[in-house]
Amino acid sequence: MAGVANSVYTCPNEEENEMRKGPWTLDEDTLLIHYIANHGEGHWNALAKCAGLKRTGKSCRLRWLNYLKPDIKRGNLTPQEQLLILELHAKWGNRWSKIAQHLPGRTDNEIKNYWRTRVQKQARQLNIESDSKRFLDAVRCFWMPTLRQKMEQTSSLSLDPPSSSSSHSNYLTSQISIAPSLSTSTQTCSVPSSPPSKVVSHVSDYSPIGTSSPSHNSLSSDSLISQLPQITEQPASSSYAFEALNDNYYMDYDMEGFSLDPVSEMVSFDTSQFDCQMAESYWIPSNYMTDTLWNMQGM
DNA sequence: AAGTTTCTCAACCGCTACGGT
DNA sequence: TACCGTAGCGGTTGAGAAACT
Repeated sequence: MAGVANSVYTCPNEEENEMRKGPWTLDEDTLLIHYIANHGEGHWNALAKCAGLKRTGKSCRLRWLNYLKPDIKRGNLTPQEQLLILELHAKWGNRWSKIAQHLPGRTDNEIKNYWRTRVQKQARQLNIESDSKRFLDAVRCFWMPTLRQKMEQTSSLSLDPPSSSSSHSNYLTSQISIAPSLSTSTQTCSVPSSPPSKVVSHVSDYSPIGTSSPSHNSLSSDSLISQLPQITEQPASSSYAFEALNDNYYMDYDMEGFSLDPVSEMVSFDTSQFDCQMAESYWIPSNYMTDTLWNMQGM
């Protein structure tokens, strides 16, 4: 599919039935949003035709679910979310959709991207296969504790929302109301006012969902999994209460804060130490990890 | 400032599951 | 039972942005 992604092209023998590919335009987004607002989602092929979109139903579905849906969160993943992803991935593997069910507002695509770009990068730098037990142990023994520590540290900070406007809030200007068929209550759906191809946004661009209770700001080092609501296989509703994930939502976390120091630091690092049967306090000084391996500068 | 490399993430593809006929 | 259409999932790609030299 070389050269396809960004060049909207049409199949030569589909003069009349030309299907668009590549990045969505503002007009297309608007069409899709308005159509779904009025008719609801589903039956994507028919939807695409009826909405006047020269896109496949599949493309429409993906655009809606991964980008346009009103409750989609964007921006850096919080430490809570990162930790949850690590834990759930350790539990379920590449079941991105299943993992995403436990992170309200996050899409499987986003989680998948996070894993590939951030987590696997760490594995590469450690010279460990990202799907190996070694790396899993490294994540469990170093990354997760560090994240937990960071969560505890940041939970004590005040969570005053930033006053600055954002690129995203500029991006979202006109609003339309979503038909009840889409949700139990009327909610707003934003129509992009500028080309949506690249939205640079931060977590702070979005309203917090569950920051009302200060008691939620403090997370123990227990597994977040244990704090999950009783979700089994049913699709996660964006409205279910998953307070832990919404905490600290204003914080501008950056996963890059976990980037490793130069690989030279790692050369002498014996990954065979990654044996979680050992007590945390035994196998490595936590400061060492924090300062040299999982560099927390960005936090 | 310009060129190069690395990173991010939106969007695509192929495949499978499932329901209807 | 086979076929077809649709929905959904996970893997992959590549353009543009950011970082680096």
